[in-house]
Amino acid sequence: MPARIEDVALKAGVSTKTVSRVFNREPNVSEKARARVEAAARELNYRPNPSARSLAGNRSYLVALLFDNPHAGSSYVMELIVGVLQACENTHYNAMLRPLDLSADPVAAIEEFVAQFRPDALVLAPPIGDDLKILRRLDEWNVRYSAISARSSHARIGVGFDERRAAAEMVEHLAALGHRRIGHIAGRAGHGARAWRLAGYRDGLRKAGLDYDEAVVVDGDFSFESGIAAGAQLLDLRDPPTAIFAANDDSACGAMHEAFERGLSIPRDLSICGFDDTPASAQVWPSLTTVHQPCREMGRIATEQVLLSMRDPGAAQTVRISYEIRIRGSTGPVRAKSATGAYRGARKG
Amino acid sequence: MPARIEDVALKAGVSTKTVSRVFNREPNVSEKARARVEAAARELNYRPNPSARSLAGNRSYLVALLFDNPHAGSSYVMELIVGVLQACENTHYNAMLRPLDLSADPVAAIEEFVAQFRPDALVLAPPIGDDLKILRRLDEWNVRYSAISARSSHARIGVGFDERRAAAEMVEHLAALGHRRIGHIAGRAGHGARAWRLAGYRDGLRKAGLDYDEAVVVDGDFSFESGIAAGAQLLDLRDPPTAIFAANDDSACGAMHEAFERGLSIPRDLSICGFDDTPASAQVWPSLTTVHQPCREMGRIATEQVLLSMRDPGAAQTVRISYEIRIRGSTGPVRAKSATGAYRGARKG
DNA sequence: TTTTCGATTGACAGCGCTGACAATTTGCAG
DNA sequence: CTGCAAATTGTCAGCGCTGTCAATCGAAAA
Repeated sequence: MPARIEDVALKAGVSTKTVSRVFNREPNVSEKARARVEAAARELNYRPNPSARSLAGNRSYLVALLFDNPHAGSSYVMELIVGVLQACENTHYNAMLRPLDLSADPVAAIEEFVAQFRPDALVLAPPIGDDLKILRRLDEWNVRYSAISARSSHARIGVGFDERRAAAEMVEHLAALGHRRIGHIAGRAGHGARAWRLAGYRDGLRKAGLDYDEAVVVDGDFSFESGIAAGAQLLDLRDPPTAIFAANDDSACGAMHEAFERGLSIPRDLSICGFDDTPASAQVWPSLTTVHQPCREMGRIATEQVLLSMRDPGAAQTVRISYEIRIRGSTGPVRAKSATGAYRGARKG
Repeated sequence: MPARIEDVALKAGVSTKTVSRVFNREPNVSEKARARVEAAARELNYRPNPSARSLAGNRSYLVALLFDNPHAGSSYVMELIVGVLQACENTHYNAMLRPLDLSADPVAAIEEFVAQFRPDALVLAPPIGDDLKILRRLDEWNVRYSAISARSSHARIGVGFDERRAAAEMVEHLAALGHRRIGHIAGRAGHGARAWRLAGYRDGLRKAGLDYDEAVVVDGDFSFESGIAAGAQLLDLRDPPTAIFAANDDSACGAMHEAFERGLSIPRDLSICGFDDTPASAQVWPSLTTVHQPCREMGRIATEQVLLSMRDPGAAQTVRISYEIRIRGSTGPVRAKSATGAYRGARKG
């Protein structure tokens, strides 16, 4: 049987309340008392019972990371989690995970979840923080939350970076390599990331003095498969782009796949770049030029902020962090163009 | 304020204990009582308070997944987690995550963790289930656990599949393509997976009537970088292999990278296959021939078994599941050999 | 009808902690 | 010293539930 607070109090010669104060870092404990309590606790190998503490304190000490179910299994979410766990270290808080089916009724699912587990705070992985219906309901229920990479400014607390500027820089990088016809594979509708990256794409074109041509902007949904389809669509054009900026790495890899299937060489015949810096982006060959976003740090910061908001509402905010363009092997100088349509139909697998 | 068990009891006209029985699926509750309780609970939108339940029942209703810290962020672990979460659904159990630093003192870390959070059960991700020191301590402390892909049979409860046979099949596949010199990139020392896959490699060679040559077996540690190094080592040989079986996909991708850097074509000049079927393995080009292991299912089963063992010790066991060889583009028929050492030094990046 | 015994139900203490608030001590000006 | 406010410490109820065990019920047996 583990030691209880009473045992510690007895051994330290103080009341249980004083022990409680020490363990909860409450003020108004003399150094002497604190020392005696700490010594006694160490000796008895005492750890507060989380359930008792939750019950008495009417808090769960739980932070839940909500994410889109289809992303379950992705290393992006896993990185976020690790960040959340880091933020919980040395606090009394604990992390929980909740995959959500956004195509069903996420509001109901969240309500059910909150009712059942009573988390003290939520961390919303994208694109959940973009759903105003959800945010408003959370406000109504008075549930604290922090949003990761949310487009809307409705979420007061969270973390993000300037995806639009990053996307623009990526396009400028391509333009600097001499590319004049740069395609874009857009993200999934409803994701803030889609809008931001598309806007950044246009910014980048503008800065490079290039015209926006919707013929070379095709829809995707962030998946590898959608990247294959989008890549095919772009390469089938009469006047295909010489470079493709995909809204994320998975779809960039899909486009790369399609290009290889057609016997193209990358980056000789086609430059491709992505966004996110997933593990796969470094493992493909040539490795993918992309935007590195520090997911783990983002998970950590989002959690820290929401925990901060519990101690000191008003102190917490949306933190803007920095990203990094990682230029790797998949982008290179544009080549003198071969005959129009030369790519079409070659070795299509 | 959410409804309490007392409110439900009052509304249903029964004692709180009867409500408790209904919610804990205890026997000896009449159909009538059950129906009334369920109706009342529904009406009041009642959910048992997890903390109160834990405190009174002296259980945490927590299952923790322990994994090796360096794997944090990998999709493998994430898939396991999703499986663990699936198993917890519709139970009162909840999943927790715990990255562990195996290079430090994992026994102490686990002890600390168990003391603090008091999980009712642990699920051990590889290679934790291979560490007898840890398992014996858990037995001492009387902590239930379930091991995923543990080599040792010390863990009575868990899940795994015949990695050795899968590896052998992979090698036989290569042999069937005409390869006579098949290299192996081994896994990290201490991982059961290393031993199993290496043994399977030898089995496969034997079945194909090929001799084992330690010159084409090089060490790796399951990382992409180690795959690059190992690939370089193999391709630098005077008589390099025409096919490489890597102990996992990351190192296989590394070897592929190295081959491409040398201007080789895959699978024309070199066949490569891996193990695990990570997301990246499908995204590289050509996509990787590999062994698919159903991680999510493994996480789920490992959890189910350990939860089962709480209700009915003796019923739980180590479940052996099936795998699948996924033959994709990275393996192909062997070619007539070019001049010895022809690969060496070409375009080394 | 009465008895018996298993099935069902309930009463109540107490799990280990914290919140509210009361009591006590301390520090310091008067 | 005394008085008083601030700092420190303690008391105790109660958080919402389950374990234990006693009470009650119902149906088959006598």
